[in-house]
Formats: sequence, C-alpha cells, structure tokens
Amino acid sequence: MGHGERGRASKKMKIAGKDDQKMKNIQNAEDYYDDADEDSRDGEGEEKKRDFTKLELKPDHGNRPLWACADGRIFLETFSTLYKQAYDFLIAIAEPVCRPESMHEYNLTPHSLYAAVSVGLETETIISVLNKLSKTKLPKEMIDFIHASTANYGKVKLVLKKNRYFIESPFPEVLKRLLSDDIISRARFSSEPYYGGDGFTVGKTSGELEAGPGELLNEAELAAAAEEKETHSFEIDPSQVENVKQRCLPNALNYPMLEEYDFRNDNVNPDLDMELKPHAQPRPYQEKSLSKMFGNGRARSGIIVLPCGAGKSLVGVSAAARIKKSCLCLATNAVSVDQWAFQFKLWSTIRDDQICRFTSDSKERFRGNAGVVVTTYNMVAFGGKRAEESENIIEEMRNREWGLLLMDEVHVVPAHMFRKVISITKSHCKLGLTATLVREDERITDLNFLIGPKLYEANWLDLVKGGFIANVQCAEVWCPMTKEFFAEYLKKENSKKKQALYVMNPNKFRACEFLIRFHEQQRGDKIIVFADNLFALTEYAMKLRKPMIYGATSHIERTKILEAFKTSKDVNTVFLSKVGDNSIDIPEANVIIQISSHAGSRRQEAQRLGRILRAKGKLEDRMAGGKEEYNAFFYSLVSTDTQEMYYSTKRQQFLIDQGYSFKVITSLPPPDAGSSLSYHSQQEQLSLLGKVLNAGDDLVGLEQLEEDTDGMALQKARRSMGSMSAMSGAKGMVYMEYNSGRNKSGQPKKPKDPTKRHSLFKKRKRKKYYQRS
DNA sequence: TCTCGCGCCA
DNA sequence: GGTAAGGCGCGAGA
Repeated sequence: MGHGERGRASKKMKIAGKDDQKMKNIQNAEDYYDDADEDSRDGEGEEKKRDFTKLELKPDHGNRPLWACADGRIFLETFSTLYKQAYDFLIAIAEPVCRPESMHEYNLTPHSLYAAVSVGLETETIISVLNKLSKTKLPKEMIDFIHASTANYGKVKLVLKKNRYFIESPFPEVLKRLLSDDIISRARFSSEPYYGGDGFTVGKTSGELEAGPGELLNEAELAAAAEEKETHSFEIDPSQVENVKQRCLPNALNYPMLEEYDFRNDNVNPDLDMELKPHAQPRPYQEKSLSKMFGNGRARSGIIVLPCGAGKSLVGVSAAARIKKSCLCLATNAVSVDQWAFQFKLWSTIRDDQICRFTSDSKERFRGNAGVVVTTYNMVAFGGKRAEESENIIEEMRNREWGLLLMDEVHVVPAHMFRKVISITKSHCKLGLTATLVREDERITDLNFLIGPKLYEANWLDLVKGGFIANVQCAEVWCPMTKEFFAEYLKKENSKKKQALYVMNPNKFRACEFLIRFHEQQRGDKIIVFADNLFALTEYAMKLRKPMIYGATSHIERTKILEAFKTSKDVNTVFLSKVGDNSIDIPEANVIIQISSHAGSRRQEAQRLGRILRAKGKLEDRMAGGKEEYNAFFYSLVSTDTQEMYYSTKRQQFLIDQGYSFKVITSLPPPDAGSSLSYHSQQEQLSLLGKVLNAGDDLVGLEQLEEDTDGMALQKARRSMGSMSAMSGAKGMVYMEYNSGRNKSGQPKKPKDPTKRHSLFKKRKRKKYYQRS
C-alpha cells in the first residue's frame, strides 16, 4: 500500500508527507482568502489585506508563535516552544478554521470573543496576551474589534425563576435600550406586577455578584457592585426566549446575555443526591472543559466539543454531578438513551430509582423530587398525537424546572423541530456536547443563542499524541469500475441509477471483501461496514453473510447483534446503515469500511471516523515504544471516475481541517488474492449487473420507458410514472423486489417498502410477480 | 423543493 | 402481552 501515484483527478490526491502537508496549509489559506474575497470584493482593499509586507516584525519574532492579521485571522506555528500556551489561549478566544500539523489558522469573531469573555477572560487580558504572542505589533483594527466585541458583555442576564424568565440588569438604561427593539418589547409580558418609575421590577442582587475564589469580577460586575445593589428586570414570554437571546447577540444589539446558574444558592429546586464515583477520573482535557463551564463557581451554558471516544459522557455526567439538580439528558435515538443511562450509573452514585429512560419502548416514570431523565429529542419535540402515558410524562417534564439540560449530539439542535426542546423544557443551565460542530447548512451558528458559546474544543491530533484516542490510518480506496458497469453508468442519465451502479461496482465489492478478510484474519480486528444505501447494504451483507443493522432492525435485534459483535470471536464484522452514524457506541470496532457515501456530509464522515477513535489498550505500548503505529483504520471505497469522487473529497474536508491526511490506495484487491474473492468471473459480474439493472426497473420506471418506447405513449407514461414515483418514493421498491425473491431467512428483517402506501404501486408490483412466476 | 431513511404511534 | 406493519412527521442533504 503506497501513496497514490496516479494524478488522473489531481484534485483527489491526498497529501501525506510532512512537507507536502505544509503546502497543503498554504493551499488552504489561499482558499480562505478566496472565500473572503467573495464577501467583500472591492479590489484594492483586498489587495491591501493580502499584502503582509508592511507588518512590522518584532526583533524577537522568532520566539513568538502568532501572526495576527487586521481582518481577524490568526496563524499559529505549532512547532513553536510556546505552542501549548498559545493554543490554549487561542482556542478560548478564536474560532479554529483549520488545524493541520504545522500551522493552525484561527479567526477572531464576535462570537468567539463573546465565548472568551464568558469563560472569564477580560478584554485587556485578551489584547495583552495576543500582543505578547504575536510576531508583529497587533493591528489597530484587531484591537478595536476586540474592544467593540466585548464592551457590553455581562451587563444583561437571563434568569429563570419559578418557571418564568426575566431579563435582569443593574443598568436600567440598558434595559430601556433593549426594549427599544421591536422583538424584545413584543416579547415582554405585559402582565407584570410592578409598574413605576421606569417600569422595571426592582430587586436585590442578593449576593449574586460574588465571584468564586480566585476569580476576578469583570468590569460590568465591578461597576454594578460598586454603584448599587439593585437589579432591574422585566419578564419575557418563555416562547420568545430564543428570539430575545438572538437579538442580544454581538451581531445584533450586542448585549449578549449572561446565562449562569448559581446552583449552590438555588434553594428552590430540590437537590439530587449524586456524586462521581472514585474511579471517575477526568482526563486533563475533560477537566479543562469542565473548568470552562464551572470557572466561577456557577454553571455556564455552552457547548463542549470533543471527538467521539474521547469521553464526552464523563464530561456530561460530571457536570450533572456538580450541579446536583434534576437533569434532563437528550439523545438522538433509543440506543443512545440506553447508553447515557448506563454511563450515569457507571460514573456516578445515582440510584436506579433516581434515573429513568423515556422512549417509545420504555416509559419509566419519574419518581421522587429530583432525578435524571434520559430521552430523545424526538420524544420532547414530537408534535403529533402521543400515547396517553407519554402525554403525562411530557406534561411533567414541561412543568418541572431542570437544573441541567444535557444535549448529546448538539449539532442536531438547530433543526426546525429539535430547537423547540429548548423552550419546551425550562432549564437553568444548558450543556451541549458534540464531536462535530458542523452542518452543511448555515444554522450551526444558531447554537450561540439557542444554547450558548462554545466553551471548549479539543484538538484531535493532540488527543492522538496524548494517547487518548486511537491513531487512525485514513485511506481512500480507488476501485475502477468494471467495463460493463462503467458502460451502463455512462449510459444512464438518472443519478439514482448511476449511484446504484457505482455502489454495486464488483471491484468495490471485491475490495471490501478483501479488506474484511485481511483485517479479520491477519489482524483479528473488529470491522464496521457503512452503507447509506439500503440496497447495497443488504446485498453486501447477505453475500458476505454478515449481520446488519438498519432503521427497521428492532431494538432487541440491535442489542443482540452488538452483543455478539462485542463478545463472540465469530462475529467480527457488522454492516450498518445511517443508524450507525449517531451514538451507536461500538468501542470494540477499530476498522471502518465505507462502501456508499453518496451525500457530501462532512459531519457524517467525521462521525463515522469517530466510531473507531476509542483508544485501545495497545496504545500505551505504542507510546512506550516511541514508535507511532496505527491501531485503527478508516477506508473509504470510491468507484473511480464517477460522481462518488467529488462527494468523497467534500466529505473529507472536516477531517482534513482537523489535521488528518488521506492516503490513496489504488490496487485492491491485490492480483494474487483476486481469484478467491466474489465476482471473480465475468459471468458473476454480469449477473450482478443484471440484478442491479433489473432492480432499477422499479427504481426508475421512467427510464425504462424512455429506452424502448416512443411517441405519445411515452409522453403519457412518463407523466404518470413520474408523478407516481414522486408521490410514493418508488425508489424503495428496489429492495423489496429483489429481497422478497430470495430472502432465505437468517437475515435481519426485510427493508421497508415505501411503495406499499400507494395502491397503484401495489397493483403494479403484484402484476409483476404474477408475470414472473 | 424533493428524496431518503429514521423514530414514534398504535 | 409482545411483535409487525403501516401511517405520519421530521432531519439532512442536494
């Protein structure tokens, strides 16, 4: 397995060498300049920005690791002796853009600075430290920007009291300023008990301005404490909290709201009796992320970004154990719910009667004053008709005041429905966890007001070096299409049929089979094979006689398969559909093979890689020997010269930003292994092609008609077929059609057939079967 | 806007 | 009483 040599599609070449990696950085930096150009393309200004020759170098610049640009970009040399300190600092104040091996790029943004002050950094500290680390004098623009972005921080608070939300500030004029905004003034409840003077409710701050030991009060708090012990507040509509917070952000009114939970002084909500167990020893980076959250003795809302396998759950459980109030934990699916419940019991002293799961399968009732409820986003956000019992439980959840809202896979929260969970449940503190704070849409920034700033983000490569997560060899395997498949591929117009062809490419199948065999037999590895496409998933799994899990696989069956995978020596490979992307935790696996990855989702790619990041025992040996050794493998199988190559590049971007490099493998399976693998003979390959094309009849009936018909009949048929498939999602039929003909049992349940909803399709299908038999 | 796959409901 | 198949709504991506 060598580096890829062929440059037929030069964009596809992944660079693995160290020097080349530097080149890659430069290449990336250029890309980002280009992006910036698009935002403000006014010629001369851009020329000026790109011209760094006027930057004044300090005499001892060699010892300083940073380059700071007027537009807010900061570059960090990772080989500097000050790297570690500089990194910790930058991660707190700036947004990481790209973090390959030698040079990191960061961006100062209003949000990142908001996050910085919210974890306790002061404006002047930010500027002076930046100045110390920078090779050049800090550009005036950058200093002004930092001042402007942090000036108003801490002047306004959002407070939850007895299930009601209040905007609170020591400065009545600030509240007036906020109320001059339409959205905020509309959100204000008119039914306030007190109107007088400026119309705000006046109260005591009751010592809330006290800072924790060793912590400095920030400017606004000091001012407030000196001048008056009064706070002014008005109540807002709970359903408007999201909008109000958004209006207050740095990019709008610029009074970002402080959301801190003074849980130690909360005498209203009952305490939850739970402690971390002695064996729950957080690692340095887990400790660091917790310290960002609890830095001043209170609990800040925000987001912690850790790679999968780095121990997000311990961070979550630790947070809950420190706050010691009722905790609502949200996950994306039922499997994950079970795992969270398990993690709570594993790391903390919580009793069985204090924690309950709430999913469609297990509706455990919440008893007692305080406790932990683990459920899914779907359950909470679900808008349709509920089971009566669910309704009751949800009602209880709405009425309760939660100390902590713990959100796993928090990148899903910006979605239209899921964001409702924030307003449906009333919580004093919100902690979001994720490995991949990216989405292909722009809504990831919504998390700034939905939850709070990013409190901490780990650098993947640093965790690899520290031995906390596995050292993964990433490879893209180029599988040439067979002549026959490629001919059909070129013929087809329809992208779905094209997809079917490149996923079922016999050379890809053989590469997959070879890799499974190699890793199972030569290395004794545990392998996950991912396929988005259910047709391919079933086909591959059945042919290779491996278990598979997908949406329709029942909860019981999933558990059974995973258990076998974990414990049995005979079950070393499992096939997963998209269900495996989130939260299915398979610590045993250390090899991933992707056979279909049609969508260009960076998050999915990273999430999948994350499945094998959990460090193995072997790691210590690796570190001790001083020799870097890969202990996990990530293969992406790509049919060459097809659309797949484009998507593959796009998908890899997140991992490349994290510093991973992809190796290209072009000759799999090796010629000498070929004959023992499936689809060796052309006849077998043709029969597979037949199956794919045949299945395609139902997949895209319209194409079939186009090929062998003409005239009016075609027009009519096309119209009706087109509309039918549009209504029924006819694509699913392909699985059914093929499966039902040869499902011999022993395999998991048949995939669902979406067409059965539509009576026209039912008839058509029956007719087909009749004709065949 | 559409397609696809998934989770909750009965 | 546990399981299945079908309805519905939703998220993600193109």
